[in-house]
Amino acid sequence: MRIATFNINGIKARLPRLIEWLEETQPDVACLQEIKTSDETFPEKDIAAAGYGAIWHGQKGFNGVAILARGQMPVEIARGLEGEAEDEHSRYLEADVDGIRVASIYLPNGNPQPGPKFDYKLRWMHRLRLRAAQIWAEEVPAVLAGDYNVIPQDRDTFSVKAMETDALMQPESRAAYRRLLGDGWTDALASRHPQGGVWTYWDYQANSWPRDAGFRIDHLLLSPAAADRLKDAQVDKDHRGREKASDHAPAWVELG
DNA sequence: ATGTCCCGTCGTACGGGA
Repeated sequence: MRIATFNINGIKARLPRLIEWLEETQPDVACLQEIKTSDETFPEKDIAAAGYGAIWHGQKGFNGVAILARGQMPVEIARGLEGEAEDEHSRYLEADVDGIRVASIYLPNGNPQPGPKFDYKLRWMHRLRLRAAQIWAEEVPAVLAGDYNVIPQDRDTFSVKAMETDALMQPESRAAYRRLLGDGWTDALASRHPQGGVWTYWDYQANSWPRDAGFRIDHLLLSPAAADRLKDAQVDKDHRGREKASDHAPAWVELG
């Protein structure tokens, strides 16, 4: 069973690329982020025609997450994180597919830092950790997949210096991510590629893609029952190089 | 400091967000 995460940076602008990726790689589950569309304009029919059931948590213009399942409908478990009633960003969606708990996560970017956006990022990470603990207590195989907007370690960026003041790499961001790992969650890409140098994001600016100036911010965290089944974890890097590509590449895990 | 792309709009250029 292959579970993928893909920040598509606008599902309407990216629809041909998304359908192409689904048809070429046939993931069993696809967690999408930054769909940037309201619920009413989500392209449900196009995705169904590609063979996928879908649930989504949209928002006009910004953010927005979805979960797609090949040949079936994801069973929705949760929508949004608890703990901050005034938070109206659509950044979290959780479902069951074939006995696996799956979350699609779009963690706040947090720039510029310091500032209110960075504070919101850290609060959101705390709320995510609380939800992760609840899932953990259910002892289900679980995959928390998405754009975490955190560069976990120095080996996860083309340049520490270029990113040193960025919210993605601040000690507080890294510590919050590390706490999740400390709770027992397995970073699938890191576990399969411990040497680092695996990127999931290349900025549109500064000629980043041609010079491979990327970093790793899209992560799949596995509960113990899922980690026991981990066969492979990779990035569909070639999809970043196509016409009208997202600035992220899809990342995925294969579970046995 | 800049670059580039997507979104929505008192729209056909611009600001917000990344």
